[in-house]
Amino acid sequence: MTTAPDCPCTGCASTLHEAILTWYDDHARDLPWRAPETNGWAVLVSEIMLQQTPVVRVEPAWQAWMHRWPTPADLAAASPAEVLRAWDRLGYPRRALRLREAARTIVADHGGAVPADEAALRALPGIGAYTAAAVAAFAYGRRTVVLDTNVRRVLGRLVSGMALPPPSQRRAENETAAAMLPEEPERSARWNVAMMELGALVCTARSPQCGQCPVATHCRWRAAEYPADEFATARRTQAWHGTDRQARGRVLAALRRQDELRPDEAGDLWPDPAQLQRVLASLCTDRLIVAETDSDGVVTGYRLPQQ
DNA sequence: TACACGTGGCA
DNA sequence: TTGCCAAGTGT
Repeated sequence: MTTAPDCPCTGCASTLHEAILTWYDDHARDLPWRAPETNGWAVLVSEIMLQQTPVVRVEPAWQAWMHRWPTPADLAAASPAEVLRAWDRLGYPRRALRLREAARTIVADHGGAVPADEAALRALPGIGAYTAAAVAAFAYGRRTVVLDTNVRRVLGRLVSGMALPPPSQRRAENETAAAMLPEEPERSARWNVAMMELGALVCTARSPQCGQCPVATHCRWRAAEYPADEFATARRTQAWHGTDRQARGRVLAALRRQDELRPDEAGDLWPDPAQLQRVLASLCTDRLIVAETDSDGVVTGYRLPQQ
């Protein structure tokens, strides 16, 4: 259970703000989507790419993407096949299709400009609560709660004294974050990115660098001598080897390399024919691939969608 | 509310 | 080698 800060007085909040914002000024990474001349599209592309994918893998992909499709209209004009190939191995390729669909909606409904309003952002495909808040805050300086896995972990430790936050987000976490958000919009946006950066660089999941933390003396987890993760058993991840996800990835990887995949070639990709058929069908359902058929309706091959 | 959804690096 | 983790979203 998340609790309120020990001392919710303005003096304590101000101390935390100053410590973390100063730390951010001195230690923030020089990421291209944070440049002063950034814009809604640059931030949106970065946020979609960063969903479950580490910064080190996103940065070069983001550079190439922004060079090729510098505006939503540019991406809206691209084919799904082009977009999926450019997405390369960032993972979760449905994000690439959703980003393209979002770009098409931005062109059709918003005059080609990424909206600043959170509700309008939320209405776009692939944009949920986190991404809408992040774009509104980081691209447009809006005052809103940005609660990602980094911020949840920092607040969980600092305020609630737990090693890691609950597996699923709780309402109380949002309330805690809202209570700590600076009043002034520009400052609140910097606070959000500073908390994320602190979680990414210092207050990390595996081996937190408490010696480098600007608010270590305020940390309840540290004060409680680092109690273990109480949700560890509920956090077990799905096995990877032999899963549909692995098979889907193998099919997509083949189709990024070659234009067409014949059924016999697909069969060489995966040992279990029934599972392969299920996976091919699910990829078609997800519009990640399309099946080509002859005049008798027999599948002759698979391709990335050309439109 | 759980679960599905890619990929690669690290301990 | 195996499990965990990385700026989540959709169903």
